[in-house]
Amino acid sequence: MDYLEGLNPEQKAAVLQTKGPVMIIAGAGSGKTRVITFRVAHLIRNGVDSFNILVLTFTNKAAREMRERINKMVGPEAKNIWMGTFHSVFAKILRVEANKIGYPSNFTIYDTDDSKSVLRAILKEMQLDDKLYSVNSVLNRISAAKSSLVSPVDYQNNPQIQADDDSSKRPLLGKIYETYVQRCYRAGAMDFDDLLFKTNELLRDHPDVRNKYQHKFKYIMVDEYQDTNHSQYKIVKTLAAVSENICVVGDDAQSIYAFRGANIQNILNFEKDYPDLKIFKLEQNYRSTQNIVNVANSVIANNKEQLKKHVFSEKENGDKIKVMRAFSDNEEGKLVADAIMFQRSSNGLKWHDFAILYRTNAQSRSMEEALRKNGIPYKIYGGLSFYQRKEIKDLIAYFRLTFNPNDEEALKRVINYPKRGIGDTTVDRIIVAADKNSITPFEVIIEANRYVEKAPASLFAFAAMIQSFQVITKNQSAYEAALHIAQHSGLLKDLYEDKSVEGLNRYENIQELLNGIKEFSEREDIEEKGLDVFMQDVALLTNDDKDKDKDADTVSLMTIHSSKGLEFPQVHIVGLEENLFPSQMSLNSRSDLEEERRLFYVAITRAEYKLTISYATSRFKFGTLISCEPSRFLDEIDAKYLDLDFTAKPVSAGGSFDDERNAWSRKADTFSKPKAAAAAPVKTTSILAKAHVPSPGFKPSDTSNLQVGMQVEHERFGFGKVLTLEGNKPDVKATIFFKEIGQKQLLLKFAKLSIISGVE
DNA sequence: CAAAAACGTCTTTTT
DNA sequence: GACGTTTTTG
Repeated sequence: MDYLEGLNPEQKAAVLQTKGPVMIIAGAGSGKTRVITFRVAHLIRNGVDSFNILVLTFTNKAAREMRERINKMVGPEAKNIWMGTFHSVFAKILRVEANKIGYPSNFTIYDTDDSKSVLRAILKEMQLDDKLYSVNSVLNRISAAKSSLVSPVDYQNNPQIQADDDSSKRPLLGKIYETYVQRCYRAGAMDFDDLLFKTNELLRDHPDVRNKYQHKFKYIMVDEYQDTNHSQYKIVKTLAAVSENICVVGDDAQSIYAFRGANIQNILNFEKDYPDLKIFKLEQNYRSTQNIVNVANSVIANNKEQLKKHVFSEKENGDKIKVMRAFSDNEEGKLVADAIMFQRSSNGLKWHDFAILYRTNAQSRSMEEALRKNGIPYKIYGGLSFYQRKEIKDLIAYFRLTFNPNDEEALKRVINYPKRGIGDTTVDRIIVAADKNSITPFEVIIEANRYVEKAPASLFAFAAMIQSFQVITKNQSAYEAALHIAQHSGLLKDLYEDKSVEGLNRYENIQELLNGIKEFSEREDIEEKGLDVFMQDVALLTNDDKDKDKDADTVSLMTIHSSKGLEFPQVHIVGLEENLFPSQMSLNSRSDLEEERRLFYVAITRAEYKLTISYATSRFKFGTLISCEPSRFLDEIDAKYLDLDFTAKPVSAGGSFDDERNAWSRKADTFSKPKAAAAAPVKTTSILAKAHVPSPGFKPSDTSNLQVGMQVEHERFGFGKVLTLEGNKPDVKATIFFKEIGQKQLLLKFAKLSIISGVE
């Protein structure tokens, strides 16, 4: 048992209690991951078959890291453990069992953009007021329903829900929900919430399947249990019903995802579900100094709903928490950048010892600007992930369509990209015909002559192309197939021809995706390596996946949400202002405000030994300057832990920030206006826009007799040669190859062209 | 058809 | 202020 040395008594007890229901309340920095990995390793060393272990996490990253650590302890056995996010594990199971619930096993996973696009189409068809029925609010409502396991029928039969919707003047939400579900089903697609919702249906309605997995997963562990929603709770409860070897790990104080359906009651009430529950509390924080832990405790003490625990640190007291005030968001950036430069040089630190945490992504801009001005290298985490980029989604849409031609969102995305002469009118006709005949749009396209008036030939060519891709993917490796599709769809060529900086970037991104698929093709640890297998996980991948420059020496910038689970020697929390942190949206209810406070708690506990908090008395919001008051959270910290570092006269120790609020918000205007003007960024004009200077005496010619092969000059595009002419009299369309710009299509009745010479 | 201008939305967080 | 969508313009 020597491998259990190095665990403290509580950690060790939690690891050794492998039987029966267990709850581990793990305070911030208390070695939670360590306990989970040791516990799994301990199970395997004691003869538990690794195939019988299920570990559920919230991010791919957490799963990957845990697997690596377990691998180090028990060797290759680790790869047999079922370990992953809820979404990825149950997507895998759903593919195996798909036929039981009437889905194809190659079902598409719709991401949020796809879901929104489906909803936009439905709302448009129903001709609903898009103010009242905004796509976001409708999707949130549907997502909340699914996360609570409320089906469209339940939804429409529930008087409480109907009353809510009536009072918000949106009585048709139930109908929209129903249509949305039908559309997804028709397209052979599941959205994120469906992966959990359908898993519940599967387990509920198919006793044989339920029984199979209940016996397969003899040991279940759930990380970040405080962030589970009802749907996830129900899956876990069902799967654990036979063995009851269920271990959940979490910290109610770090529950920060209620806004997307997480139910903190799952952890608060866990004991009610399992009366013989064994509870372990990990209360010693190994990460932070006493001051930091004390501040965190003093903040969280303001929350009513929480499990009792006492987190403590035995490290040194450490520095007090520094509070900085700035007059504007830009000045805040400057103060933070200066502080980081000072700390680094006086303490011999690396850039990667620092993190800047903020409430909203929008705040990163002023921080970035200041870091850039000072030449500080930084990396922004979160934001747009690689897989959310347009060009990546376009290529993936071709893949999706190849494996599931019913995938309507993929179809709409690529049917006329790159341009192949299938206009919106044709697409609309296809969709109308599909609805009318209760078939899928792709089936309409295959037999377009039967269903669509004036079906253009390009439509058949498109269908044939997709069908040829289907053959290719059957016979070739993932990489060969992907490359073939990228080339023959015309997408690669289209991007290659775009010589702008962004275009170059997009081309490189596609190359990167292809390289990633190539690596996948060459992996030796998996047997099935077709493009279809690669595609199964792709919708669930997120940005933290491709961190090749992980050990690059940069300052980290991220939202507090994405900082959960991480730690940094020195942390800056910025934007501690009312209506920003706590967010304005959270001020209406006690529970929302408590969630904001837990968010602040998470932010504080990221720091190892130095924490700096800052706020600005004015900042830009929606492009206009507003004045801000210091956050109420600052008042909640006992002043004895604080070091108020104001350039102006500090408030008296123990005093409230309230005096500050009024005094400084008045002055804010005086100070920030000239600053804002001075900081106005120099706009860089597009280099490509005006590349060509027209010849002196340039004047447009009469182009009614323009011929293929003529040399022409265009005011902006420069010199070029006419390649083709098509269309009838007034609407003649010319394809012209311009030397500097490349190929362009122009309508002659508008374009100002000067004929230089005739046909050569 | 394609570029520019005008307009509108976003700001809470993400598997 | 940034981005995406729609409208106007040549």
